[in-house]
Amino acid sequence: MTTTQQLHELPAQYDAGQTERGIYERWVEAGIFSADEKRSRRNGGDREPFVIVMPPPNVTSVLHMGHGLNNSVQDVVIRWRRMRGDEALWIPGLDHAGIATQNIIEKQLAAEGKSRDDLGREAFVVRTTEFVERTGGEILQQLRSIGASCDWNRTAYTLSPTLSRAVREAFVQLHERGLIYRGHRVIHWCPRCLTSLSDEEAQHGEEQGQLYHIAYRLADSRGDETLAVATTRPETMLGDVALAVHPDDSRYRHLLGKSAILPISNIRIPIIADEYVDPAFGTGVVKITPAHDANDFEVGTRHKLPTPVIMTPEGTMANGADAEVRVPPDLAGLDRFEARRRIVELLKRSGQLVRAEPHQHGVRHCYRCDTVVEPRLSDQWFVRMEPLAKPALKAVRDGTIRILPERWEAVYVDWLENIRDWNISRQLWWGHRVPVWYCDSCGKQIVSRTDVSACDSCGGPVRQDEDVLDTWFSSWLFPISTLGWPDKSGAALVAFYPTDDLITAPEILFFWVSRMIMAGYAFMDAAPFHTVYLHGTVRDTDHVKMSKSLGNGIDPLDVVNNYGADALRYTVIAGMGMGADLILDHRDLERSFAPGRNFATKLWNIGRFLLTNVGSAPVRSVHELTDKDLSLPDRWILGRLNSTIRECDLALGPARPGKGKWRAEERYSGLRLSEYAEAARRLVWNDIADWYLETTKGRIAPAAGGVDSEVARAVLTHAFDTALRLLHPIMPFITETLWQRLPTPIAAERAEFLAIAEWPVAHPASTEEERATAQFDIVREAVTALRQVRSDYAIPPGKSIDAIIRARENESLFQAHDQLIGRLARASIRVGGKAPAAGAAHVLLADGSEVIIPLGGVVDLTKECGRLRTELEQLEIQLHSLSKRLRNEGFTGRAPASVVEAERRKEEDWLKRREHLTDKVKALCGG
RNA sequence: GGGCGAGUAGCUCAGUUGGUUAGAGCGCCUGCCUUACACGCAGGAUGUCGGGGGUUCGAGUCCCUCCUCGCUCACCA
Repeated sequence: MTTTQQLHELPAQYDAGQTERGIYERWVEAGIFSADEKRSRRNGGDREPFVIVMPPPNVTSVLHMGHGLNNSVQDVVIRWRRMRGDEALWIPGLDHAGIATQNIIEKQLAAEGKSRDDLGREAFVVRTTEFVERTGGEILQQLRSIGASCDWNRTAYTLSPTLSRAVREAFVQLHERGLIYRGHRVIHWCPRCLTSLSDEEAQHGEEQGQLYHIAYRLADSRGDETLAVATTRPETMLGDVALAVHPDDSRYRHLLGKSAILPISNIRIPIIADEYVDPAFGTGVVKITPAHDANDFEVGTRHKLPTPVIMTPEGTMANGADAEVRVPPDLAGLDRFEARRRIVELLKRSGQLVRAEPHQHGVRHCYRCDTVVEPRLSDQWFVRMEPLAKPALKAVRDGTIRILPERWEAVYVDWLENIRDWNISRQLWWGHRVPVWYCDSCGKQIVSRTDVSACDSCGGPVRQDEDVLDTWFSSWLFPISTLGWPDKSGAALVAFYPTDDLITAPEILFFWVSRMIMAGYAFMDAAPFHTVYLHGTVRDTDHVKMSKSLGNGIDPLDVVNNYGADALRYTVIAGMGMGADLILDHRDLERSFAPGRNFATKLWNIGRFLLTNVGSAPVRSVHELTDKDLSLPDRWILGRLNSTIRECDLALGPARPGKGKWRAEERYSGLRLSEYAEAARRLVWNDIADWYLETTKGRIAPAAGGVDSEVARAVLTHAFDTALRLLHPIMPFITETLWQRLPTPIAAERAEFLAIAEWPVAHPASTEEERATAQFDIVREAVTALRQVRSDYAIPPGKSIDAIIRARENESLFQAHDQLIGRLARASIRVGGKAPAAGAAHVLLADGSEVIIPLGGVVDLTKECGRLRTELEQLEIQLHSLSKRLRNEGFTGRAPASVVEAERRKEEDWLKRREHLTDKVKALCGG
């Protein structure tokens, strides 16, 4: 392959789309994303497994920036471990997303003027399945386009037959262990989705409402004695079965055992005493509505009160099966909020509304449709959580599992300590059907792993429970079900469980993460992962969470198309402070993503320079080069590579706990992705491109030739090779493209792809390296000073600063220049030396070598070592006599104190100066 | 109401265990198409580190307090 052909492959203008195209397929075809069970050490192989299970995106719609961020982070980690030689496995997946998906299909149907009942359950499921196949396929395609290196052979879907088997197994096992039960109680109900919700799915909100004080007439009382009750939800009063006061409340003790008349319904209800009532709040009298309030239900149970239902599932007023007629005809059928207004009106008219005051109170909303949730009495399936929570709590407490950032551990612990039973049944059609069958003849209830067609006791016909399971009841099994559970001895589960990192957003810490940990212990007796990394949320410039419905979202595919997947990834990774939110401007993609694109362009152009100037013939290996061969810039950049590798390792690792559990000192380190990205960026841009590459220009030019030219080619190639490796996890496409074309040494063992090439290894920093760094820093300082003079005096690029100074064309320039150089090293550096190429800085070093950097003046350090040494010698002499004088009591005794003090200060200054000069001589003159 | 987090350059954010002159990217100003790159190069300006108090030789960093924003949990009707 000739140079021109290669250049032909690297057009002057970097085009992300064209560059990225095709690479992904080559990776997949080569099978490098596929993990092999046999290679896992746990299965007799020779590699450490490293496994990440993807938080499965909902199949409801295509990906948004949150997914872009989440999957970029996961891919960075998994690619890093793959390069480190682990058997890296990233399991991709999709979540059927029960309520969310059903809502979408229902909306589609509504647009067609139909309801789900018009279709019937079976047709509805068929239609939803078709929808899911479309969106699911699209999502997986999107993941590929951002470069996600998943093992696609293991793509999981929560509603697939294999995962459904795991769901049933889990349900049956927990039932057998007495951890799943049928409960009759007040749960959160969404009147729009027409299903029950778990506590987590009913989200808190604050609302400004009214606290209504209502007068209940006392029964059997002469006159119009009343009892005032405060409520925020007057519509529920029709379901009141009692009034409650605190047993110690002396104001009401005389009323205990008596009755009140429920307004509107005109029903007698008892006045009871219960500790639950807070005498200090409102009037100290609480209306008890057991069917429509969780607390009231408990009170009602304690007092064996009836539980009349006065609302339909849709949230309209209606008499339940209760014998008493509570909802009058003119209220029946009204929506709950309309009913509230009407009831308040009725009470006002009858004079029973004492007053209404503004009141801020908590209102729960459906997490899927934001409808105000209605507490509702019903029969649901529950998981008893306390026994499951115990090991999950212990795991975080004893360091088996760590959560990053650290502060979430307290949140996690708090939730588990106050865990409540989990309502897992949903009155939906889309999901895993509850694996319970009922026999209508003998009433038997059968919980079964396999479908049941007839009653096993009486042989009678059976019907399956109509409900489906909470979506999270399938996703909480993800780390085990995707690896083949319940087949505990299967190769995948043995090789890859437990997994390593779980990377997700804090929003689903309770929904998903905590429950996965519980499931891990419940079904595998081991934590599912050792690290939980909770990253920030993607927000817009007003710090509002990005969402499609708010119209402030960014489509990751737009970014990929306009800026490239690498730019997208770089942007989110570089912006990923530990646990910090990522702020992006949805109205100005340029502002958010240009830096990533620009960085990719920078890499591209370094690549072009390298291919043009180093050529395509393999360079010498840097390992063959001796110290004698290396110039100062070479030694410097090799040192920089080494320290950057160390920085990256330090920011990323450790990847796993040293001895099974996290030790305190390592527990909260690692996964500092923005630091890793910044270290790699600095190396490429500030070190390689800005300095090292410039120093090679004169050396590898066609005219140069010789050994030094070869050395420069070898070191530059090696430096860029290393940088590409370090950057590959963040920007896989462009680094792979460039790396494939590098003229790496012929002897070098070279992987087929950068994606599986070895991660660079740092060696301990040597004093040699530190010296090179110190020396080169001085060179840089000198060049910068010269540039500053050029800039301050507007010296045109083509003109040599040296010539101007010699000609004394500009006296003030001469002075300024002199001052600057002076500031660098007093008189130790002077302008001069051999005639420079126009616009280049020649820094002549003590050993006779020179560093040439474009855009500067001329600094000759060669002769300055002598001057430096002379100055140092003179200083030593002066210092010697000064110190002697200060130690002479004749002087200190007779001279005024102020003079002695001044001399002391002078000595201090000179000591510092000596130190400074000594360092400089060491750095410049080699000892 | 409880808990947690944040407030550092115009914007988005870094600032490890308190230690020379507080950093980066973007933006801004000046000059440059210097044969890898104008998606670039060189140079430059910009901070009462939210307010107040304290500890210390020394505080962006530790303590107290107040203010302003978030997030999260909560059965006070």
